Amino acid sequence: MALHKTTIVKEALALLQEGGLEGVSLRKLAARLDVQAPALYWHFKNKAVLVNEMADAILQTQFATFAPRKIDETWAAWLMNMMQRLRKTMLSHTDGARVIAGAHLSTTMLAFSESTINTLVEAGVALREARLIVLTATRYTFGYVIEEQTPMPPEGSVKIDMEAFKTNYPTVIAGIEDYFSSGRTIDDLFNDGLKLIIRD
Amino acid sequence: MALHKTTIVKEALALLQEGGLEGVSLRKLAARLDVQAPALYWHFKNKAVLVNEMADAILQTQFATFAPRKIDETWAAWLMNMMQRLRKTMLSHTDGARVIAGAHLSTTMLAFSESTINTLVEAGVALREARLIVLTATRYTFGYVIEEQTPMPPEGSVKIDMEAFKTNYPTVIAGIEDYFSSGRTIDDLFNDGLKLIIRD
DNA sequence: TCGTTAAATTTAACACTGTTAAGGTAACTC
DNA sequence: GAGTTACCTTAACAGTGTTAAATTTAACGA
Repeated sequence: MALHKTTIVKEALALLQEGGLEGVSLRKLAARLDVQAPALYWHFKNKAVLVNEMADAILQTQFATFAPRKIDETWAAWLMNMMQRLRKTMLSHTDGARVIAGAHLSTTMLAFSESTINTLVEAGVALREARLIVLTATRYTFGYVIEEQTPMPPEGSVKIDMEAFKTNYPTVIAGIEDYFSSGRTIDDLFNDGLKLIIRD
Repeated sequence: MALHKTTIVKEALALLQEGGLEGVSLRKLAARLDVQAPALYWHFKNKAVLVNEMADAILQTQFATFAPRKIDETWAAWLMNMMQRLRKTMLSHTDGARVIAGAHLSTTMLAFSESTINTLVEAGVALREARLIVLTATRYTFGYVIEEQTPMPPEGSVKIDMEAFKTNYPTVIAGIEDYFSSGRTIDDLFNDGLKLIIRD
């Protein structure tokens, strides 16, 4: 038994890191494993389920086990922390958000939902509200990181003159300058958005 | 001059509607236009910029012009409406959210941001907060619709026994049942999440 | 109307992609 | 030792985006 699922996924993640989702091809993956491409079809029904398992593997690195909320911690602070970890997990791999978002029915993601909603409920939040908050925060996080990981067109390929840009979208520019001139980072921006959703 | 940009994009959108983003291939598109595939490269530098223009075309159907806020309307209600329209626009085409999310620097999307932030500012919201609210709501909307448009694996291909599912994720199940049993829809769910972000 | 120039498109090909079918080899079981 | 299952290979299909070069079509000035 030379080839095992876990080593295939592991190598696929390395390939993802280097070339993004586009860079993950079955031939390249097979080459890394000293094997021919169709061999992979004995282990996976098709590429989609491979990508699904990649998504689960990424999530598993951070959410194999869930640290329960500490007694002196508000549910809001706890949930903020969970979402920050979710974002960092997605950011840890090239195109991580796209990979995970494409993986419907990831068991780890389900466990994440179960655990977070449950923690809120046990902290006294009504089930309906708990679910709504978790779902909203999760999708915001997905949207945020997907945008974050969408590559800008290569520098100079689309030359936009800042001149016309500033006159056409002055408020957008002013908003950006206002925010980042105060020393804030993209991490802060994510957190500030999260705070809009999660407020006890 | 037989072939024009607008007709190419129009036909590409028809192709998108039928087969999703995967179904949009240059050869199929060329066939529809009674032309050979490389002919498209005279009009577009590559497929990515074609998809970009598709994204803009989709957005343009709804956001070519921006209806200003009515005087008796709160900025929150106005913004809710804008985001609902953004979601419906994305939903109007197969894989619409993915197409639009992939289009960085869409001028229509920029105009959308400019217009919404500006409306909030003119309604008395501080610039920093206005930008934060718009950005958060926008990315939530993207995340929501992307998830919404992610196709479930074909029925029965992944057989999950509801038995184990209910015992492993009872809170998730309870939350879903609680929400939808009260006659609410997916549209309501989106709106409820939006209300968490947008509250005056 | 001709000749020239630029616009628009074709043909041919390259280097890939996911996926299937059929066959082979090694190891384990009876 | 024969048969069965696990695992992998070779060969091939049908499709993809993209480039280079040749070719047609249209426009325009002399």
